[in-house]
Amino acid sequence: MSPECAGWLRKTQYPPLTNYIRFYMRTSIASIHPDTGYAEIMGWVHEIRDLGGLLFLLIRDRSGFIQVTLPRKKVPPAVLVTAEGLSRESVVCVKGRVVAIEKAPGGREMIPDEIALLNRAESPLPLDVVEKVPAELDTRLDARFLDIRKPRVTAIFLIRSRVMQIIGDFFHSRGFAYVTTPKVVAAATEGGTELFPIAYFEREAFLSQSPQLYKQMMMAAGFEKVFEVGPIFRAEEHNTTKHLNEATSIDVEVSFADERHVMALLEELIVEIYSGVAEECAEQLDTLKLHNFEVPETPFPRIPYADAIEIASRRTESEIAYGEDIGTLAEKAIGEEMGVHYFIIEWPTAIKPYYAMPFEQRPEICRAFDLMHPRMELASGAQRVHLHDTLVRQIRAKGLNPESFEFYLKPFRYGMPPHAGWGLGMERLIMTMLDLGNIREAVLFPRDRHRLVP
RNA sequence: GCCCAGGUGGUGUAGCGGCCUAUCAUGUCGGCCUGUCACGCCGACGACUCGGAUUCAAAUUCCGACCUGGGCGCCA
Repeated sequence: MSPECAGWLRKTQYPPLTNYIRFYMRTSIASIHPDTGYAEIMGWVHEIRDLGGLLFLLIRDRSGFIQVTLPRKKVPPAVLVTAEGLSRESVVCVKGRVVAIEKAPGGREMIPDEIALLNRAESPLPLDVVEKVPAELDTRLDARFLDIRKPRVTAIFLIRSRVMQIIGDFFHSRGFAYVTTPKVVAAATEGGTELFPIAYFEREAFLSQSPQLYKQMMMAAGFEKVFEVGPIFRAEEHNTTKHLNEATSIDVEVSFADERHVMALLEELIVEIYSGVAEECAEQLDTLKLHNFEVPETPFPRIPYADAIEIASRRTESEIAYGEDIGTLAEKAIGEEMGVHYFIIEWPTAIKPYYAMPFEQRPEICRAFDLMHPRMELASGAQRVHLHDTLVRQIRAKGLNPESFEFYLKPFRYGMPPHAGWGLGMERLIMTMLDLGNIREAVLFPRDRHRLVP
């Protein structure tokens, strides 16, 4: 064992700073090439193949795999003893010579001088990281930390991380301010959806279902362009592959803009995300076997609600009345017809929230829109009502009491600019982009109707 | 919330009244093997969600509970 390994193996003391840096500066497995010469790697034992005279260890870190080969007669006895005692998924440090060899994965392998067992993994494992036997989602989520070690799952979250970065860059480069708004709130923002009640000292409070009211308040605050990426909580008891009780919402609000402006912004963002992922996450897309990853083309088709239900009625062979919400089956039918991302526009005012701005000439429809992927809804937005009295009228029209919205209404009396915005579901975006079958695949630790742990 | 389908070794499954001291794969342990890459071969280990009922006999049928998956509803 090298002094470095020995140093930080002693759990009771921190290693000297130089070794600490060395730890983080270790050679990542993916960066090891046939001509690397000598390397020190840290990782997990992915597989062990014992051929008798030859022992192969497949070592994995987040970046990839390398084969460590031990010719039994040639390696130091101490190294052999350590290698023979390893269990799958144990954490090891391996130092050794890098050899170019055609037969090995990646055209190189390591012949070890030293192997240090940093932490032994118990067996049996609750989950097969190698995936010789597939595990059900429920089993996988119970042992999520192991599940995430699978290259396929790692790839999803490395892409998600990159998408977060792309979103930040996109908005900052366009003059948006990144805001964070409270997730503990006093009341429902818009009624309708179920809220999670929590105890807030001696009062009752709720987990926020949407930053809607706060980002509008930032328009009143003169911020003009804001975005937020944050959690939203919905207490609905749904049980589907596309709903979560805790989700991540990408929220945007822009002053002096109407719905057309923010729709253009939204489709631009979608394209930026797809093309960024295509360019910068080629390796992860390859791991996910997404060889035909396509960047959507703009502009996305815009179809009025009236046309959408007509398509749905025709394709599902069942009459959908004007003014009905678009159900799951209708949504699928329209998606099949469209085949690409599209917007549904000109929604009936009656089925959109009170803050959606009705058209002046035809107040029965409003300036709201949904962004759809062929599989499901991704985002919804609108030009908002910025006029106090219209807003009060619309709140009443929904059967709600304006008095209970006083904290929301107040900013509208002191110079609220016209504005528009939208909210985009991060998990649905990832799910549809990466063709995942279940939205839980797009969250590290999903919260659904039944799952609160881990 | 409604409807449907399920709960069998660590994991994924077969079996669906007696042929079950329960199949197969993977895993784990032991043995053999110098180029594996789903390594191979030999041997062993390891399971019927819980409670009640029917029956000579229950993994298998019935009832209840708990848990899970899926569809729908609901849902900016």
